[in-house]
Amino acid sequence: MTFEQLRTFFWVARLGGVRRAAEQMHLSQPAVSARIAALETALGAVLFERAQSGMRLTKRGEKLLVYAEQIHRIQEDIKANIVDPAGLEAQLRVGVSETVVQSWLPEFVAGLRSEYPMVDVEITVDVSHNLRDSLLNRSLDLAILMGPISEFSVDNIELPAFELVWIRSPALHVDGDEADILRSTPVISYARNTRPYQDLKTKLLENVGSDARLFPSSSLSACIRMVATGLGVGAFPLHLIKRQLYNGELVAFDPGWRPDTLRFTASFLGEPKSHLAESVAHIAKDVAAAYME
Amino acid sequence: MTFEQLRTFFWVARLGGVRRAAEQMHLSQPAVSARIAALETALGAVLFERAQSGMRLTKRGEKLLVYAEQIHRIQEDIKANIVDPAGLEAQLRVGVSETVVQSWLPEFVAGLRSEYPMVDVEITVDVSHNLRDSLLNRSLDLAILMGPISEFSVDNIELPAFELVWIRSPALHVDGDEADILRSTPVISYARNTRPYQDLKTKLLENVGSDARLFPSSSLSACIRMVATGLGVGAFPLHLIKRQLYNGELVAFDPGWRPDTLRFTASFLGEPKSHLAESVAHIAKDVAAAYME
DNA sequence: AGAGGTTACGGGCAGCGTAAGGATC
DNA sequence: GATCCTTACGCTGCCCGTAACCTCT
Repeated sequence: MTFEQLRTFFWVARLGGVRRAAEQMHLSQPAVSARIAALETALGAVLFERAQSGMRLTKRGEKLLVYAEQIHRIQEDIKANIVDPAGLEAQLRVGVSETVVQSWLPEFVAGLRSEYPMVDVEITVDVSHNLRDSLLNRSLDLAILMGPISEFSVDNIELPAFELVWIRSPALHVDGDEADILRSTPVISYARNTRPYQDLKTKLLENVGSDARLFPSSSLSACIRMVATGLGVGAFPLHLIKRQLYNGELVAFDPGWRPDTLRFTASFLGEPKSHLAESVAHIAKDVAAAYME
Repeated sequence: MTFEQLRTFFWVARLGGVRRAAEQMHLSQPAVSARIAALETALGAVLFERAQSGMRLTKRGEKLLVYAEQIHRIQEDIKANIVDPAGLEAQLRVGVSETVVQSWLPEFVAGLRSEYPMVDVEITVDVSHNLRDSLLNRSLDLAILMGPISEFSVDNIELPAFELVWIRSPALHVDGDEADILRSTPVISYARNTRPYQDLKTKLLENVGSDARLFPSSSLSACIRMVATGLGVGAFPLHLIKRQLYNGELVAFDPGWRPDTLRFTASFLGEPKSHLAESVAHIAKDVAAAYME
């Protein structure tokens, strides 16, 4: 009898079939079958009735399920109370969206490396939508994105939000009302398949009308540089453009409205729970809070 | 983390050293070392302080020990409540003494085979002294012998006792008192390194004096046949010679005293507990009781 | 030197995935 | 035939034992 056999037994019992358990556990179906067979041999007892509709627990199986759950709980306790994430030679696949890359990512990685030197970190940058898919896909352990992810299986830690401000090149010629800039000048924005893009599009239509032109770009720093060179204007996180505002490369303006503040979360799967991911999510929160002052 | 790792951890903690745990678990010392190292890696935590005198638990180790014991208890519960010995393809090495061979062994084996058809049974015949050693040695799983075995690690199930009666050949010429037979005729007995031999020797010296001659033989059936042919007399279990008494091949006599009744037990190791051995011990008890009527 | 534990290395076996094989509706 | 689960089989990787090594008394 092994822990893996018991865990497999648990999923087959809960999902009522080898096939479904195999899918849940990311194993081939014969592998699950073999584990159950091995467990039944080890205990010398038949645990399931094989029906056409799947597997149904026998009386012995019902009793074993209780023990399997007890053992699972103790394992969780061990993971929570004994395991030291700092000592684990784990790998952690972190996905971040570009806003984070351009703001507190370096500090975050530094904090992560100093807290968990043994952990092998792999950073992926993508738009929030893809990060969400990857997380649910289990190809990421932690995603820092515009959240939260509304799935029962995901835990979300809220991070400090980014307030957006309208910026333009100081060289840009302005006639009369600042609100008219948006009519006369293209608006450079986040990539098309992002929440800020959609928000901006809606709000532009509402506040400016169909005259407004929207130029999305997948590179945030490219956006800002384009704004600085006068190719257009845009609304970007204040913290990312502080330097340029200070030294005059960019100037803020106010057309009378703003896109929504960008809300970020650090999100990770709750089942199976990764205490490492959870802890790193809190590092992200602390680092981000410090970055925002 | 595996059950084996936890069990190994438990023994190293309890015995305070890799070497002692390896001995207890019948493993090589590096194997135990490797299991502990693997567990520590899996948990990312140091569980032992390596001192010259052996291994001492760290704080984390102390906490883990509690969980390990809980898991061990649940495993025991599973073994007791779920495992079906009849379904186990186990092997069972049974040692029996010759008195049993000559009495209810066939019925016992038949009962065992019908109750546990999947179990691979191996029968060894030897004197009780050697059976005891083999059991403590773990080269037997169950021993049916003149017991009990007074070791804390052994469980003993008491079996029906064999009453001994004095027998002789009907052809043997008897002068006067039957008690004098023992003075004039050799006494044929169980083998030298057995309890009945020692008992008989003591009692003969006490009741008959140094004139008495004792001829031990390691074959019980040989003893009885020798008595039947008049080579000597002897005290043997009543149940083994009923047939010969009935058809006149042998006759009982009474010198006024008897050797001790032979007390048998079915004995097996309590740690690790084999529910199969325990259950088979009870089969032996039932079969023996039926044999004795 | 001796009693402790760890590292190195070759071999055997357990357990995986792919592919084919029943059974039952 | 569709939908289950099991069997067959080759392969990889883990884990054991032997042997050599390290460290402290």
